[in-house]
Amino acid sequence: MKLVTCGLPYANGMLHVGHLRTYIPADVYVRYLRMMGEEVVFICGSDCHGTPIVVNAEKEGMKPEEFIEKYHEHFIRVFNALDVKFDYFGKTTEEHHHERTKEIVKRLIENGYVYKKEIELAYCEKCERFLPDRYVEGICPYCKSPARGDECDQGCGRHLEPGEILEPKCKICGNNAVFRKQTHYFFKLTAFEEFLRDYLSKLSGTENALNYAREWIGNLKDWCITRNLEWGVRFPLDESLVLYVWVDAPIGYISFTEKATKDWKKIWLEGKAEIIHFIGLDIAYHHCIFWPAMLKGSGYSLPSAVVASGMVKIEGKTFSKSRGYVVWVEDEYLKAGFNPDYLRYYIVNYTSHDKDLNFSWDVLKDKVNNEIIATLGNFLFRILSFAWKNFGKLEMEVEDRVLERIKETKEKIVNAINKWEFKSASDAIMELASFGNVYFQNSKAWELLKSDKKKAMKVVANCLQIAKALMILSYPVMPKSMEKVAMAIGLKLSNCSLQDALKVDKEIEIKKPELPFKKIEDEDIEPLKKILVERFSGKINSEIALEDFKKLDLRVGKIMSAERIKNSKKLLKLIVDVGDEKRQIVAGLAENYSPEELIGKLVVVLVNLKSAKLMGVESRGMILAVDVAGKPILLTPEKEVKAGERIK
RNA sequence: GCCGGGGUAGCCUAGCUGGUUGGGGCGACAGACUCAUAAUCUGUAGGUCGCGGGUUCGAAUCCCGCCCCCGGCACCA
Repeated sequence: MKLVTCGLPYANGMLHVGHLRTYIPADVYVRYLRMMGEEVVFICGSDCHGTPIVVNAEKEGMKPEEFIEKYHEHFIRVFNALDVKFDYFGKTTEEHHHERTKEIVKRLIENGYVYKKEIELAYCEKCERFLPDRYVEGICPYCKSPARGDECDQGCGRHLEPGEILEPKCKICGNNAVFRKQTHYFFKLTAFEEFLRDYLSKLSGTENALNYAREWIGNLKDWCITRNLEWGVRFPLDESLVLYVWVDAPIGYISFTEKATKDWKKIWLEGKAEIIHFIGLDIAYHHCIFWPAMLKGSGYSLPSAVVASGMVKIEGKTFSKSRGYVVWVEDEYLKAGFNPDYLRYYIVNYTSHDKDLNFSWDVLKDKVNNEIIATLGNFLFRILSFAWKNFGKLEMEVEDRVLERIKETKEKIVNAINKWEFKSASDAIMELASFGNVYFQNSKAWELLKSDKKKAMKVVANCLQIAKALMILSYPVMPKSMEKVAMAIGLKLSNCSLQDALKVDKEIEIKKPELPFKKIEDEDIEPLKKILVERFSGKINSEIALEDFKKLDLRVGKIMSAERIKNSKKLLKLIVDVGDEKRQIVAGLAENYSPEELIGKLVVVLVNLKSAKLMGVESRGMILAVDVAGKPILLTPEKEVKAGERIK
């Protein structure tokens, strides 16, 4: 039995192409294993705890529960659309996950791997909370440049211990923070050095992950595993603290397995299964060092392999959300209507799993049109239509050399998959398709048809066997498309094993084949390329549909009252008549308008904007204005109209 | 700085326990064919294998020095 997991996506943002570098190969791997006769459990889930989620939820005026739900549902939607099929896709907010986490932490405590220590933490008196290091800004005590709480990121690059930073400020509200002593709890990672050294020498997986882990091992530090937060798994020894996300997130692998299979104990307690983690290289440390130590310390089974994917680049540029080098899976790829199998093939075939992958729309088009369609799709379609038009039903007599060629391909794939070399596996498929094309071309079956129909049928039978093998062998990479093509020969791929590629039927009846793939045209990718260019240059010029515009409830509003908000230079609290009701809206108008001159003015209001709190004052809606050199200029109707009039 | 990975034709890449003329794919060019989504098939051009030195009968492949690119150097989710 094998358990395959994928790094949990953090429920703090949409999925982009970079994420898929882990999930798609893992899904392909699982599908191949199953077709090789392995029993596999495949799980994943949303990582829902941690400070950024709390902070971002607050920013959007949402509860963390609602906030993560939005992304959790998005993950499920996208994985379904891409045919990444987990046996269970959970959430770390689930009750039983909290229970499992506490149970493991209790075991660590019982076994003496957790100790307490008083440390000094930045505390914001205004926000009334302790600030995680990342939310503190100040001055580096060594080089005096501006720095983050944990690291002098702009100056000398030194790691800063809690309490070292000078002039600490809260990054959330901007006020000065103070240091307060507090007791926190640490995991004794240093106690596992010998164990880890030995473990890592046996751990299997990709070299990139293992190399990193081996480098870090001489340099272990104990981890602070508690945080000052309300959101997360309660720490059993002190209910006012919550566990650090990296404690509970990997435990999701266990708790989700519990949901996926009754055999979970065999996997996680009895060591009767291989545990294979697919991750991005950025979390290799957690999976090769921290996680095995936690498992060892609490008596659970250890992972047998860590498979780390390389980085993703976008149009040759280092991936960066803030700089705009990102491609969103749902809003861009899927919405454009591309076959999900194209992306699956691209990610699996572009380069070795542990090397950098460049995502480019032009390359996508080339690979799809030249490889998937011209080589594979074309062979399948030309054979199926030829067989259907000229024979309808075929007696299957297949030459040994053809079967031999299929067998070679199959073995190549099995070997490659066992080494996580997805590119070699998918290359082998294309080579077989190419072999098919050459064979058919040289046989000149269309001429034989006139001179020797029997011989022609033998040729077609050989090709049909190759076609069938191609469908079976490429099913894990392109499930949707292959299922569609396979209908022409009545083949149910979900029941097939790889071995079936060599099975010769007595006869095959052909139904009218459908084109398996649609080409990608320049027009299809131009808008998407443009989005990237614009995003990189900072413009928001992408076209939206009319429906998108219609989602905006824009109305004329009449300002009934206006007053300044205390301690704010810009903000005014307005009561605005929007027709059916009078609303309180906070607007940043004070620098250009006095409250008095605003009363009675007609303005443009976005009515259905999610409510938010600004300076502690609730705001339901937004007043539209032009921004000229940082100062607002109001928009107002050219003729007198009633308040509440809809803007179209 | 330290550590890891890499630098092979316009682009991507195999080879790297040394040995016949450095493979493959895309693109380019020429031809063939028509069953097929102008798809396919055949052929051609294109390389100082990052730079310099060394070992050897012989090095992309081993050793030394140098240059360049990418990533990591941890509690960041």
